[in-house]
Amino acid sequence: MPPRPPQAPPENTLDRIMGERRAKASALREAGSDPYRNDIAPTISLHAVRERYAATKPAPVEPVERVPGERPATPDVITPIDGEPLRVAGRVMVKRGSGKMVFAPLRDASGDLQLYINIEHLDAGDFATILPRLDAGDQVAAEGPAFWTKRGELSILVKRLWIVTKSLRPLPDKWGGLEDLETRYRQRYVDLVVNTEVREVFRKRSAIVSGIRRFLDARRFLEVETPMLHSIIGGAAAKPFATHHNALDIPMYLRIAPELYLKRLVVGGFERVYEVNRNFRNEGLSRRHNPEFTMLEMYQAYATYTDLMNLTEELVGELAREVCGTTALTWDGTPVEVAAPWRRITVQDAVRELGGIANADEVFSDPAVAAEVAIASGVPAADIARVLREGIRGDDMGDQAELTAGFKDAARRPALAKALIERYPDDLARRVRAGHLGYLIFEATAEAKLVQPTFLTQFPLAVSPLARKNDKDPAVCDRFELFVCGKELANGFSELNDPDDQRARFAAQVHAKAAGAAETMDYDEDYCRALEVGMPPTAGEGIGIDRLVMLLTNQASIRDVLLFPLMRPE
RNA sequence: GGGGGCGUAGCUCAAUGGUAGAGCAUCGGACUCUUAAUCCGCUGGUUCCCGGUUCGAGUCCGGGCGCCCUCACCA
Repeated sequence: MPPRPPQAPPENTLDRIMGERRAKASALREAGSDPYRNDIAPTISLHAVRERYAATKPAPVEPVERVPGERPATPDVITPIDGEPLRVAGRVMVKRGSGKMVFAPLRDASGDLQLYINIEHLDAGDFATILPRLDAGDQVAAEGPAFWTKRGELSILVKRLWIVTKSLRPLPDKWGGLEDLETRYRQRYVDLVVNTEVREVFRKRSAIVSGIRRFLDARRFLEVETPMLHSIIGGAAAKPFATHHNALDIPMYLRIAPELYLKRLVVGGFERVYEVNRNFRNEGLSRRHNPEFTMLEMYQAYATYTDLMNLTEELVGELAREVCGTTALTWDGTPVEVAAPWRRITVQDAVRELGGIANADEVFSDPAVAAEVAIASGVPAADIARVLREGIRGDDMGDQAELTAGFKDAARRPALAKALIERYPDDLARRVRAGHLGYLIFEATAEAKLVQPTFLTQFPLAVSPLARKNDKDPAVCDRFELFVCGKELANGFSELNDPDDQRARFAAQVHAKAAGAAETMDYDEDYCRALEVGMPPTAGEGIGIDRLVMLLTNQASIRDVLLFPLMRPE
C-alpha cells in the first residue's frame, strides 16, 4: 500500500468507502460507461422471471465437496432453460464470489433474483470494466437467459451487465440489518431497501386504501376533495396548525377535520360522499398519534348511525379477508376477531359493566354523584369543575381556579357541586352535565377494556356538538365510536341537520370555551346557513386509516405505518 | 411538559474508573455453484455535545441534544 500523504485529512470508514465508490464511478465514466445512465430498461420483473420458470425447477444436484483454493479440473457446463435472453434490473444486495465468478442477488420492486456472473459467459468488455467497479447497493441491469444452479436457485446467466446507478453509500450489514429506529424512520429509503417486511406493511397500506375506495365506489359513494386550508376551526375538537395567507392577509388553519365541508356537499345533493386525506392536529406525538394523519370520512344520506356501524363491520371484515386472508387477527400480541357482528354497548353500560361503577344510572342522571365517582376514578378535579361550570347559563360561572381547589377538597366538594347544579336551568341540563362527567369516567375506567372490536354508543350530548339527539333521550346522541384494543378507530353518528339545534350547539361550544375548555369548535355561520337550506337526514363517519392499517398489519406504533413519521429535524 | 431507558467503527454489538474491541462491510490477496460463501492479510474511532470529579472517564457527576417507552394532552 502506498503511504498516505502527510497532508491528507484523517479519513473515517464512511468517507473512505464513499471515496472509493466515487473513484469507481469516475473510472466507469472514463471507460465510456455512464454510472448514472438512463438508456437501459428491464423487459421483465424479477418476480415475473420466477413465475415464468417455476415449473421447470429440476431436482437439486448433490454438491461436490471442494477443498478451498483448489482449482476444479474443468469449468461447469451451464444449460439455460430456454435460451431466451431476459433483461432484468435491480439493486445488488450482496456481491459474493471469486475472481472469475460472482453471485449477485438482485432486488427490484417485485422481489429478489440472483445474477450469476461468470468469465465464460459475460461479455469480455463488461467483465473488465463493469464487474470490478460493481458494489453491493448499485443499481444494475443485466441481460442473459435463465438457468437453475446446482443448488436449485433460479438465476440469470449474465451475458451483458450495466451499472445504471452507482451507489456511493454502503448498505447496512447484510446480517445485522438496519435495526436503529431513528435511522429507520429518518432514512426510510434505506429501511425499505433492506427490510422487506417494511415494504410489505406499506404495500398492505396501499391495498387497504384502494380496497376502501373499491368498497365505497361500489356503493355509489362519490370521492371528493375539500379544502385543507380552513379559515374557521371546525369538525372536531383539536388544536390547529395556524398559518397565514399573504394575498388575502388572513389567518388560516390546516384542517383538523373535513366534516363540515363534506356535509355541505350532502346539502348540495351529493347524497353519498367520501374523502380520504390528511388531517392536521397540533398535539403531542405518541404510538397512536402523529400530527398529520389520514382519515376516511364518509356521509350517506337517508342512513342512520346504525347503518354505518353495519357498513363498518362489513368494510373492515372485507379488508381483513383481502389483505390478511383472515378475520382472525393479532394486534400487539392480542388476538382480535374482526368478523361481524361486533359488540355494541352504550357509554352508560360500559361504565357500569367494564368500569365497575354499580350506580352508573345515578352517575348519568345526577351530576353531584357523577362528580364524586369521577374523583374516585381519577378524573382531575379541574376537569370536573369545568364541566359543572358549563351547565350554568350566562357569564357568571365562578372562578375556575377557585372551584378546582374546592373540588380537590372532599369536605367542600359536595356543597360546591350542589351550588353549581342548583343554578342549572332544568333537569335536561343536569343530565347533560352528568353525561359529560360519565364520559370522563368511561375514559378513566372502561376505555382500555374495549379489546375486541366494540361500538360504543349513545354519547353524551355535551361531547357531540354535530350529532343528532336521540329521539327518546335528548341527553345523548345517536353516535358511536369504534374501539379495538382500547384504541379509537372510528367515530360516526346520525348527523344533526336541525339548523336551530346546530346553532345552539355552536353556542354551547363558545360557552364551553369561556368556561375554560381548551379545544372547542368555532361558530360556523355558513355551515348553519347550509343546514337552513336543508340537509337530508344523513349519517357520517370518520375512520382513522393509520390505526386501521396498524390493526391490519399488526403494528404497535403509528410510526410503523407512516412512511415518514414526524421527527425533530436533524 | 413529567418519569424511565438508550446513544461506542458504515451496520449489529462488546468493553470492574486503568492501552477502545469483535463480527460483517470496505481495501489487498487466493478461489469457476455461492446464498451469513470460504481462506489469508490490512485498514477503519470527536465513544452524541459541553463542562466537572479523578493520577486516569466510553464508564461517575452536572447541563444540553436526539431517539424509544410511559404518563399527561389528544372531548
